[in-house]
Amino acid sequence: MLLDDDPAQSDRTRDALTASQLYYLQDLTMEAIAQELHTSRSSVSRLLSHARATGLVDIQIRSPLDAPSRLEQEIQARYGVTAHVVPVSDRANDVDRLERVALSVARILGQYFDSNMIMGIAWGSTMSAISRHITPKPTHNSQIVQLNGAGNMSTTGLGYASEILGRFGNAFGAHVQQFPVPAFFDDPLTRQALWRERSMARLIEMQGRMDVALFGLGSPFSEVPSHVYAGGYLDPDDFDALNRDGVVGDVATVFFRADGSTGGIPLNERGTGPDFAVLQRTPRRICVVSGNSKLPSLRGALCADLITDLFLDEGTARALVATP
Amino acid sequence: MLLDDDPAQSDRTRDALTASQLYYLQDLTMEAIAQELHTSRSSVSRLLSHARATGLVDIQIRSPLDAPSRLEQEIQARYGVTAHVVPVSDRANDVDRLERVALSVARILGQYFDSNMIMGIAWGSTMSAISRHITPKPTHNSQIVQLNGAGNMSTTGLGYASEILGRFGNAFGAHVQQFPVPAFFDDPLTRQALWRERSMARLIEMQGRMDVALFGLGSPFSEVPSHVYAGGYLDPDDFDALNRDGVVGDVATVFFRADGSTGGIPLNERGTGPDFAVLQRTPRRICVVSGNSKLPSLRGALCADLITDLFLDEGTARALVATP
DNA sequence: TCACTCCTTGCACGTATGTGCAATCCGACT
DNA sequence: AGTCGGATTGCACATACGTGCAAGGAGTGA
Repeated sequence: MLLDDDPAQSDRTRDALTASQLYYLQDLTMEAIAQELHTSRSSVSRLLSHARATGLVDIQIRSPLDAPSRLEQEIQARYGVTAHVVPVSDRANDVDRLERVALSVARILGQYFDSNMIMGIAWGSTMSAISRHITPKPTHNSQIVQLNGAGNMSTTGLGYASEILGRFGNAFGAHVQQFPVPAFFDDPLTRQALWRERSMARLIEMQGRMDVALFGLGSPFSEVPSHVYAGGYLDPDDFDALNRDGVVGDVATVFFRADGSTGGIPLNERGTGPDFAVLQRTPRRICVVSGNSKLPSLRGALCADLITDLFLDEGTARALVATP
Repeated sequence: MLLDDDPAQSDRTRDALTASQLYYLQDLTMEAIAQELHTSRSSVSRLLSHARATGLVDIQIRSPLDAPSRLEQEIQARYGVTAHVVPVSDRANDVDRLERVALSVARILGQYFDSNMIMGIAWGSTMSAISRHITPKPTHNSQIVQLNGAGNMSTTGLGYASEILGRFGNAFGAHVQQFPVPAFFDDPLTRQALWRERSMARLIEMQGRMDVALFGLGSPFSEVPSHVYAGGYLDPDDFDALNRDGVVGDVATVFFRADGSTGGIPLNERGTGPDFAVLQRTPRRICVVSGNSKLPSLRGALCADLITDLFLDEGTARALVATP
């Protein structure tokens, strides 16, 4: 839980609050604050870090009412999505890009999620990176729901995915709905059967009611394969099949082609991600992408109308608009 | 005007935006940002200052949903106003207190004012201090309206007060309505006559529609007399009269007694401030107080139900609740 | 074109801030 | 009571940051 029920923490929080007011609203130096609080300057430094990390201090950047960058305008015009281009040095490698885009998203995610909302989230390296940096924001009666199963041949998936889920839930004080199924069933019939279970039906119903969906993109045939493709969720036969079917990527382990279509891809019959129709009904659909290698996948996702808000690094944004 | 229409400024703003994202969202050092922006570290430092000063970067402090301090709760319970206690060292003098409370208010004022609103503001040392530090916030179609005249025997008041007004208007990109009359007429009839003028009527009508009122408190009989009492607006006879009438303070040059009453105070017939009934109809009435010497005045203003939101320094807050 | 002014830049310096480390405090369990 | 582990503190150092100053640049008017 996020709230400090611990009375010992309460003092710390109160001090952090005071320190923040003195530092950010009155421009005192940490030295001066230390005196007022009867502690050492370094403790004040730590208090302030704590205040920022817990979301007590909230730093927002507001583009002067409009003035989206040329790139953002261009993307808006061509694809009808609100783009947020994250400035990243051109010579940063893909890992850095991912990390920096994720960090930026983590810091402003609170602007999209509030009390009484349901947020669906996928899992994967992008989501993992985001989860590690979210600035907390207290909410009431809100829920985080997992979009797709995460088990594979070797584990039930309750480690990796639930760690991500947990961090989101924790940061927002939200209730977490896990999805304790494998990413792919061996037999489509198992899925059909399980989906009729009331516990599963309830969860899927909840996915249908979500207010925000947050996801990265998978891209099977790129140099940097995403988690799904490296984690033992698929075997070589599956891969070949995807290739034959013309798949360019996936969202929450639902595969799609360059034109955004998902029909006739057998693997989807065994997968556990939400039907794209469900996503399309979600009011806000936030996609986080970094690295040129995900471009084909991104194009497909845009065709499929999966995205309302797109976060991507500058290089990828440029590449996206560089084609006719 | 606040908006950068100047295309030269546009570059600077864009850079400031990028720098802010890199600094506040991605935790890069200024050194690193300097490299990405092909400039020097010190320029980045200046860019970031600029970004904060222009409200491009907005730092908010959110009390964890509730957890108002004991003092704030106590004041809320006893007087029914939302209190915001500004932490200030106990051994700060009155000037420092005023400055620090004003700074705090200036930084968060934007949370109370938005597009399409009308804000009425008084003038005086408190308002002046606030005006010098407001963090800008762009708004549309909003208005700042002066609550009371500011002329006196020696000047028309278009210097001091309009400077304050101007800074508010500038910070919010709001249209400014000045009130070009003296603080007090010599003859009540002059006021009556002038109030019938259409230009004045329009202004007074606008005061009646304001969404926010912002004011400090005057306290005639304290060690630190406020601007009204030191600036040559009143002569010794007036002072004696106020004393006899049991006046403890004023809001926008409208005087009141300890019980909040204003009736039967002759000077009010000649003054130009808004009738308290007008203030009481205003949805949000923000009062800024600092220094124990204003306590009697504050008590009166509370009795008069002039305040919905009260900002005051810690020491004054303690003194306020220290009485039965 | 030149001279003048105002604004911006980078440098250099001093101050302010972040953080590894050892000492200390605190609570818990034996 | 004793002792153990984890968290918190202050110190000291390294780094990051803000700012006066002089140099450079852009614009203006003669």
